[in-house]
Amino acid sequence: MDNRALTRAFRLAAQLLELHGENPFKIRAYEGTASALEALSFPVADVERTGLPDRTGLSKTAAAKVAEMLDTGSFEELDRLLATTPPGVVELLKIKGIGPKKIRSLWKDLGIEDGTQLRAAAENDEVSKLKGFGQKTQQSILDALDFTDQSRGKLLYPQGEELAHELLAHLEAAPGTAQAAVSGEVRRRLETIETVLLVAATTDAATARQVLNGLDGLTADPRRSGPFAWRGTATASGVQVEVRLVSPAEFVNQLLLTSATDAHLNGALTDELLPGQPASLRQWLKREQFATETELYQRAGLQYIEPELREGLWELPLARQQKLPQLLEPGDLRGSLHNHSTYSDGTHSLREMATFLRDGGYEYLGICDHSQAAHYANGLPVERVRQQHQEIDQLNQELAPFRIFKGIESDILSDGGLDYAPAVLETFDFIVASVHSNLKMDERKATTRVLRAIENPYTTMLGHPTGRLLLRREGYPLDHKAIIDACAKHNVIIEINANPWRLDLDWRWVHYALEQGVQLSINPDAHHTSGYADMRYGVLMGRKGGLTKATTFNTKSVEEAAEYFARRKAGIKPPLDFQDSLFG
DNA sequence: GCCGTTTTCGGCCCGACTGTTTTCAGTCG
Repeated sequence: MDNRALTRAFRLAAQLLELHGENPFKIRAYEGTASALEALSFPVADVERTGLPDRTGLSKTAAAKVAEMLDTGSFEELDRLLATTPPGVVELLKIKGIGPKKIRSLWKDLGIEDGTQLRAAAENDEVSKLKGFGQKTQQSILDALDFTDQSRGKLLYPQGEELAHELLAHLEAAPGTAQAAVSGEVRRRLETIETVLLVAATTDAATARQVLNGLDGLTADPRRSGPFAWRGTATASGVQVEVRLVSPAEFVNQLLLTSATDAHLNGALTDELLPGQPASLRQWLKREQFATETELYQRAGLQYIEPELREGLWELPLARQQKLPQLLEPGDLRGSLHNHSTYSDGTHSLREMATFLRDGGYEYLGICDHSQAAHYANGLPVERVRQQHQEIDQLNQELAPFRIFKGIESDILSDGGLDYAPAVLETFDFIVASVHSNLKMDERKATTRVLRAIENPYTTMLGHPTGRLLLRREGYPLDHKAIIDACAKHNVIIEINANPWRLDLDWRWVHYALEQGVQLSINPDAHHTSGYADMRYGVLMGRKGGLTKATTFNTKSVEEAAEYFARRKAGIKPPLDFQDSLFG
């Protein structure tokens, strides 16, 4: 059991205590335990049980519960709370916008025990009549229920990829399998996965089906399955699973058919067709069996198209002209910008964050702790900014040629302003501007707000443009075109936040951003040394939009990045002019 | 529940925002 699972258990216990109306200070104690576990930079499971209180700083009783969790997967108090709460009510805790107190009221006053009953009550206008509720709360509950319904049975990309590879290993081991591959949405690298799809070439489809039927964690759906396709769901997540079973000769064709959208398969191949010439990739696939994917594209007169580009958006015309970009590779990245340390809400110290990245072969770290308005995330008052800069100067001497750039993730305030006075802003090498508060603006307001931040000469980079949390929270609505155009005009880099929950800028806008000449940066937003690995997901999303080494900011060498930051800073006009125009 | 101690119980606590109120509770990051 890892620290995250432990943290989740104690946070759940705290929420359940609140749901049951127990002592607020007891609740706070459990939350404190959760936060303490979250902040630990080593795996608690590795610690000797007797040394737990000393190593973790937890009280004896909390440490005992942690030990119980590690040994049994739960602890008595949590079991008791779960036993006395209907499972459907526990589920309601996941809904954004209502917390334990409101759920308690729905449960105790209206007898609501799950999401279905909650929806019915809201639709019958019963919820708005409860004390402390009103029309707006009722509507936001309905909206949130809609969002959870849409998210049900979907996985984030990394979870989908993991499941796909587990299944792949089972299929490859099955007798009769000649070849198997992950296809579908996972192969196309979609940010969320509805169906995990694999293709297996087998001489013994019956055995392959038996293997799948016998797998723990899968529920077969015989009604939707047939001789050439096994269909079902992953029991835990409810995500759809589909395995196409084909003869070895059909393998490549099936892989091609399942790893592209209809738009890609049906798109026109030429402007003028010769008689009898296939008009689309699908027609080629109907006519011939291919031994490799490259062969199909060659026969169709196209440059080879990587699976992640097979969306039917802009890749076919470019492939016709042999002008597809050489896509970014993870190995092209030479530094990592936008990361957190213990100065704000990160788990690892500045030194740990730096040396880990250096030892991983990177040339530079951009540290961007939260700015002062982000109290919840321990944002940095001016004094702590100065402290951090001193430490960075020391570390830079010690760790050279590795370099730490002085960054900040400045909150974009409600009026679009940045979170420090110009005199402070100018002490940073670069500034990532992100929205973290007041997320419910309409599109016009939200866009104006972000535009102001982009126009601010101190803004080097726009952080997670929409604030979305995939499968959890819609981003605020934004006029992407206006935002990207402004970034082009004001020479602001846009981040592809590589955290699997965010993947924001959305890959669908990457191509447009590149057309406008905007540079993108693959930023992990790491709060822990393990977070750097997320950069891979950012690379995958960038590739979907046609991102290349040349158009990615953090493929620059440390010297190039330093020079860019310096040059950009030198171009900033005197701060007073700007203040006048912003607030005048 | 936890901490700290003038040792056995009193105090513990982020601030902004929203939607509900008519002075504040709940939620969020």
